[in-house]
Amino acid sequence: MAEPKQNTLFVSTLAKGLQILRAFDETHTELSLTELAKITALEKSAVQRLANTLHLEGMLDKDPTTRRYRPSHAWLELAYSYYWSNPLVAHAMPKLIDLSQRIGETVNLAELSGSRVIYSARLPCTRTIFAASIPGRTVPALNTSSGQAILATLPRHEREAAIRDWPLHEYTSRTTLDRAEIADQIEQVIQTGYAITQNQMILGEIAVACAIRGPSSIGVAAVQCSISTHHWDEARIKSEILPWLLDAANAISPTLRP
Amino acid sequence: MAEPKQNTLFVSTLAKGLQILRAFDETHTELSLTELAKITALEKSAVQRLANTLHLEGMLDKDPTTRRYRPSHAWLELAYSYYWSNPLVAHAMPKLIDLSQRIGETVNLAELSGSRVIYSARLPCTRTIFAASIPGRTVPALNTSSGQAILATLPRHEREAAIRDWPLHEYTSRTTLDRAEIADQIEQVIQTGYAITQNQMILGEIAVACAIRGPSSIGVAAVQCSISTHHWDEARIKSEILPWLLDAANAISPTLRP
DNA sequence: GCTGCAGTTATCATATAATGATACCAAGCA
DNA sequence: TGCTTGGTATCATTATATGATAACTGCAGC
Repeated sequence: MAEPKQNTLFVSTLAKGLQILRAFDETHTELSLTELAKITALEKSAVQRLANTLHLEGMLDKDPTTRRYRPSHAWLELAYSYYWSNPLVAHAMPKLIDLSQRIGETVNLAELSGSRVIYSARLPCTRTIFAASIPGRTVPALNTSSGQAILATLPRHEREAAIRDWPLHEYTSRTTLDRAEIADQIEQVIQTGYAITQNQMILGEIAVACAIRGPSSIGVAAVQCSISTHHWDEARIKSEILPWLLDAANAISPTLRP
Repeated sequence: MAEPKQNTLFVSTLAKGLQILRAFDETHTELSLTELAKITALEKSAVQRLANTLHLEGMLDKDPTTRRYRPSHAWLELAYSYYWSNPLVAHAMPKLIDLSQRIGETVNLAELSGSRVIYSARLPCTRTIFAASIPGRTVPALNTSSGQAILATLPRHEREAAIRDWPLHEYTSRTTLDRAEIADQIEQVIQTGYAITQNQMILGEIAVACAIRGPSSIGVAAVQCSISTHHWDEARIKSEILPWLLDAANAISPTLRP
């Protein structure tokens, strides 16, 4: 109806149901019917039926007094199924644990997802902001050391297109928004084999990343360390963390070839 | 149609779409159309349409050569939204990180979900089986130290009903299946304030748990430590781990009161 | 205590959109 | 080549989602 294009192989009712699920995010943690209707731009009645269905199916919890809906535990169970379907995490996990124990700092596994990077495993070792301690977060690839590490492994024209077209987001006052500068950084990564960025996501953070390579040595993911500038400087990171990081990434890579 | 009961507030098409999502689990990590049809007991045509819709909406990845579907990154993003909607994890995370750093062993956050327990945060410190290192896993509450720790905080009649009715699953040859014995263990927990079990989920594992209490001091979750029997005995766990564990659980509890 | 408002829940006639049967195609195998 | 299995496409039919509207509930202001 409002959808521009729908053939007989597209079930628009299901798509609307997914819209309801996706209405929940960092800022919308619980939603009433009318709020859902506003966000999704669906009819009030439609939202009522869809939300009710999701509730009966166990996908939404409903506060009995406020009548507001919240994501249910089922959302975590879906993540659990995802983990089983993606061999990368299973292969990487033991090595990530070893790495985090060895260096005593936060270790992340980041996968490329379109033009963004998604953190699929996180092993926090120090207190940090909430968003950095839970899996599932996505950020623009160009903004992160992980994204740069992966981009550096792509064929030249793909890489250049990405640097030109992929979105950026200004997370801090010092986030790099200059694409030429990012191109330079990635050129560096190609030479050195690792990416290092500062103050991109939060101030006072250094992130080092190294690509995990799949078949034909294209990067499919990255191992990343997030370190506070208060206790570490770049030189010490390069001497004490980087070797282990490269080691871990290289150890994970071969297990991915079929 | 096949559904026993459906009023006008229930959108069965959406429910069928969710069936497709839930067809994926530990053992079904990628599924073809026909397999999906078999598992969900839906018409071949229906599965074709629903899976295609989920694919177009970014909820399912499709292998271009095998034509098989797999959970997409979106499943992790849903988990991310869940985390924001549940303040428990945000409150607990810093204390869980401190705890895992202090004792150097795996720390989990477990929430009660019906008659099961779901691990919503995991901080693995040693190599372990894959299922124990990723969030979203659910296990019968009666089988776990976390579940027992939470049950011990419930009013007597609820507790007794749970011990009598809730399901059990024999994960190892030494999993406790005797409900009287479980009742005794929980009685212990009420006295001591913590639960300790051995060889329940995997052989060679000791699990210690302590309830996190919400308003009216009913347990809503538990902090749990999973330790290998090869390096620790029960006495040492009680003297070196338990105090910190109790501490962490008690520190998290007050932040939950409104 | 009444009145009005905002939001949720329930009802129902209508036609849109999901349905499922069937036909078509491609790949793998004997 | 012919057969089987599984994926893709088409289409008439009507079951099912739709959205307008009405009934209900709780709350705030006066």
